[in-house]
Amino acid sequence: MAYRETKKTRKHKEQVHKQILSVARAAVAEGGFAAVQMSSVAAAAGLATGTLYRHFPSKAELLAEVFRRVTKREVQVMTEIAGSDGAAPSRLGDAVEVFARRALQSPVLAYALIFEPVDTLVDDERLAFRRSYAVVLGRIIDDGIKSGTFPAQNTSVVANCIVGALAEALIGPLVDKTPTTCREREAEIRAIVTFCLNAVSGNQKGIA
Amino acid sequence: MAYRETKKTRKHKEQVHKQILSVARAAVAEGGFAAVQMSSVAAAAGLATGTLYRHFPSKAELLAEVFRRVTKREVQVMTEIAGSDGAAPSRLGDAVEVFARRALQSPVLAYALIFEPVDTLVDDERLAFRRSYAVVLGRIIDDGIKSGTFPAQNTSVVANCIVGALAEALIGPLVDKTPTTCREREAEIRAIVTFCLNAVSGNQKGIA
DNA sequence: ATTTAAAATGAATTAGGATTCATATCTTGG
DNA sequence: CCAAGATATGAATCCTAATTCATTTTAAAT
Repeated sequence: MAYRETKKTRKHKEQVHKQILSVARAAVAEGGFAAVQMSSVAAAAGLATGTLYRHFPSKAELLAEVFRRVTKREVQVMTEIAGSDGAAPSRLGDAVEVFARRALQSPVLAYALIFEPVDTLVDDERLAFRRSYAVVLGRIIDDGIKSGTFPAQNTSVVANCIVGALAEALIGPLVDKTPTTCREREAEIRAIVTFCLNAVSGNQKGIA
Repeated sequence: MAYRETKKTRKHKEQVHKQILSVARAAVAEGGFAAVQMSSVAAAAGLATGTLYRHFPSKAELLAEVFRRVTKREVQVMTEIAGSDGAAPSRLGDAVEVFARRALQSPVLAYALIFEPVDTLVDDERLAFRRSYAVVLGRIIDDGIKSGTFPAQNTSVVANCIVGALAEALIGPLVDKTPTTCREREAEIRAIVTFCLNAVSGNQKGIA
């Protein structure tokens, strides 16, 4: 009798879905979550505002989905590094460095992912994101402890500290918006990596 | 002819001003900045909403003032520690420990000061707050470098990293809202202090 | 007691963007 | 081409607090 879902329609629907996500993602990368407005996203995607709501139940869900997608990629990259072979210190250094490098590459996006508060949904995702990072780092550290390269330590606290150190060190310059040179950035990355490696390898356990 | 400002009226005005700040501060400590509503503050202070606006030009300014006050105290505490005599590692350890301890004492307030985004005014204050902290820590580290206790390093980056590590490590548990025991908290504080001391004292500079 | 002006009141206004929904436009199978 | 149902549209509606302001109350000085 009438209209059935068809390969063609399904495909189109998916296209639009993707298109919306892509536009929203671009908006976040451009100005952070705060800069995303449903009407702007719709306009940029060549759709009417209402149309967004037939793909996403709410703005919050749309943003959460954007967050999830971007984040997934980041964690994958990190996970790969963690799983590569090589000594724990080298892997840890790589992981930290890659994190730093990627964040400095898209600073607004990095800020949005790491800090910018939005709403409960996204905040939950952010929490999960940070935890994922900490878990990946924690695995490397555990490996190092097992193999005797690192001294015994409270892995999860240490992993969280590293995530925080990274976040803070990277966000500071972002906010200062002093247009740092490439050379300065490299020096900063090296300082951060050193900081983290020292923290994990150190032998000051007795002091505290 | 009429109404002049008088000792009595001025005193009263100050009282109300203080009262508003106090109520607002309590609201922040209770539920973060997001939980503050002008009408609630007014009600809690026994005033009409409009009255708040004769003491503060806007909600943003009120919150910024609350932030400034709380923050000032924290930085003072930290500055005292930094200025005390004793070896750099011991002072650094104390500073980190005190920060951690105070934050765990009033977790919601700590979250609000360290993370919660509000508006431009407060965010600027937060930036200044973090920078103050980093500056204080940086001084200790510089002392340590001068006296040969710590190896040479990029003081400002390292100081930022410490602030971040502290923030992250302290906020994580807050959000998890697992009711940690006192013992666990102590262990965590120790882990954080160790982490920071290791990071600053480490000798892995060549690795990165 | 009265005048003058500050201070307080709180209901009404405002603002800005998310969300809805009646209407119009497509798609599909017959 | 038609009927039936899915989709798309975007102007109108809703929501939520901050902010305003006409009115009332209070304090000071004469």
